[in-house]
Amino acid sequence: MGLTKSEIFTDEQNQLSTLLKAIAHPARIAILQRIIISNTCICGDLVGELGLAQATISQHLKELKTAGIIQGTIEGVSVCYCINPKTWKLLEDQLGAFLGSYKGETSCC
Amino acid sequence: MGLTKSEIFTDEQNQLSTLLKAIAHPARIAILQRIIISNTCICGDLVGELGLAQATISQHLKELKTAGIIQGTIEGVSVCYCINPKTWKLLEDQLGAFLGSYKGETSCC
DNA sequence: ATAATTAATCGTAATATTGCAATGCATTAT
DNA sequence: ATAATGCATTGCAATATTACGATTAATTAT
Repeated sequence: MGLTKSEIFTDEQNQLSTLLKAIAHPARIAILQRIIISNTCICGDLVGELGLAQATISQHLKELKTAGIIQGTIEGVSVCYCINPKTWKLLEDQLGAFLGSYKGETSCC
Repeated sequence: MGLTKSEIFTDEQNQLSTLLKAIAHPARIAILQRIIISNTCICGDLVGELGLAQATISQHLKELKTAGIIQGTIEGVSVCYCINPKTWKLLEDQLGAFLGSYKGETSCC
């Protein structure tokens, strides 16, 4: 097995879990934080700053791009990445609804 | 390898990614939603409602418990699970800070 | 005491993820 | 044209995840 049975869940559950999985890695969180701070895009800077090999960074960037969380455009010889505002908002909304649905007044156990 | 190099990231980055990973699965999202709806705790109900085997559900519950997101107490022959308010709040705060740090005014690419 | 019920755990198979060296592919500089 | 630079892709090894049948452990009912 090792294969998630996504067909038994709702589209919303699958979509949210996909987005969450994309950001559920310290390297990808670090990458996103770095992109957000220097709002102006970056790329190979990450390789120098995080302690990971270039191939590894590139792979993490690809995952974030595939999930639609970031977008990249070729800028001469380097590539410029930035947040995809649409997906970011979607994540905020979906996650806000999910987390906000719990009102922790009455804990039972 | 297949082993995350967590030593090169901050505690906050590691903690947030651990929490996110715990909820980044459609089954675990479904479980949490079910727990939240029937605020009163459940357990084996999940096995009937989600289309997963008992062993699988139990494993997902264990992961959520290990991450501190839910807590369970033995209630006679069955086990009662509910949200751990403390961790839930921590997740909301950490995630809110992270997602909120992006102000999507100026997209660059 | 025995049976039934509930859930955790073990063992196993299939698949996914993480990380990197090596290589390939553009684009810019010489 | 050639070299250099920046990134993506490929191939590979190690580890993690997902799922489930079978078993076990504990509690309740008979």
